[in-house]
Amino acid sequence: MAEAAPPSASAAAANIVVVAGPTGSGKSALAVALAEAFGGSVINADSMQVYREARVLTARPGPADEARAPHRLFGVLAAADRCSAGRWLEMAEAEILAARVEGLLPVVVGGTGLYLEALLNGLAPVPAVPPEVRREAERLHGGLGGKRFRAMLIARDPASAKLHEGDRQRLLRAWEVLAATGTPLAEWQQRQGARDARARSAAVILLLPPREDLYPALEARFERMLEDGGLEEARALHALDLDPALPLLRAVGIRELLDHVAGKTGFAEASALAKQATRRYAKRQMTWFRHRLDADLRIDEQFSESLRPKIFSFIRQRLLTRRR
RNA sequence: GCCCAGGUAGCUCAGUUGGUAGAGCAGCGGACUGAAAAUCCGCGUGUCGGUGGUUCGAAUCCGCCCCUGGGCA
Repeated sequence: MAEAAPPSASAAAANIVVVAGPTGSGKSALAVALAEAFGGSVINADSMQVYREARVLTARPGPADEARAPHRLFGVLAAADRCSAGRWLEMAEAEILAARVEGLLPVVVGGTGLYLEALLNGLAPVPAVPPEVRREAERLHGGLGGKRFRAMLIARDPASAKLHEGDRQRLLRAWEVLAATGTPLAEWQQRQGARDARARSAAVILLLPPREDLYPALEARFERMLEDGGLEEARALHALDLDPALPLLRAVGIRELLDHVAGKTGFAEASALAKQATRRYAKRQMTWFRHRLDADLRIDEQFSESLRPKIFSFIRQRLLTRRR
């Protein structure tokens, strides 16, 4: 049956490459290699590497990498700033467009599943929620407690029954969207379907190394971060005296080191906690990618030079040929 | 060589007068639509050192053996 595929069903050849994988899987190295070889621009899809003040602790690519290919959306926001899936998506769309204008292949790389999903499948067109509505949500939640807050929310938005009473973050989001727009979040998501039918033609590569390789590598990487000035970076962040609720300050490793710098924990303890948090984070990423990311090429090992031929020929093919 | 004290989950250890085992930590599975490196939910994963014996029944009692730590030589 090598005929019958209706031509209308075939999507265009890939015009963007996505590299996903847990922290420490070598995706950054792969992304630079691809960008260098195919004339691309590396676009960051990592929610923490967007912040300027933590190059070491967020494992951001260094000058040597940046010399090999253009890097975009790395370190573009201040630590005091707050990124978000929506904000990132807007920036990423702009960078993808800019790359194309320059004739560069966009190579989007990152471990933030939500961002990649937003890029590949779109985001519900919810208008921005005013900060005072968010504050009102926090006030209400603080007064009622999770259980009653959830019950109150379900009365107005039955779909939010899927949220657990302890999941403050999602409860707040559901409430604020309803309060600010009068429309439940689930309904916004349904509207998206109609508006957002255009699927991106991306070639998605997923790196999924076995844990017995990944965990030791993560531990070694954390040690290297400390040698490379990670602790000093944490001290500098601490000196900025920022709101501890800011996204960057809650990042894996940073949170633990800040506790240490503030005198709340010993160094050895902070370091052990940071390593553990990193492992748990990698595990969560793998869960997301395994279940939610529709990869075109999945590699069950860390990126290394020996994988080049395999990955490169896959990309070469996907850049030229149409998808079924 | 002798005398003690131990050998139970990946680690540290509980385990009451015998009823095939449970905590902490580690770990594992999962969810996820603008804080996502976030937030949340769920799960003991075990030849109880080995081997004979006593018993209806042994992680628990007895014998022998092996291993570890300490002491005496």
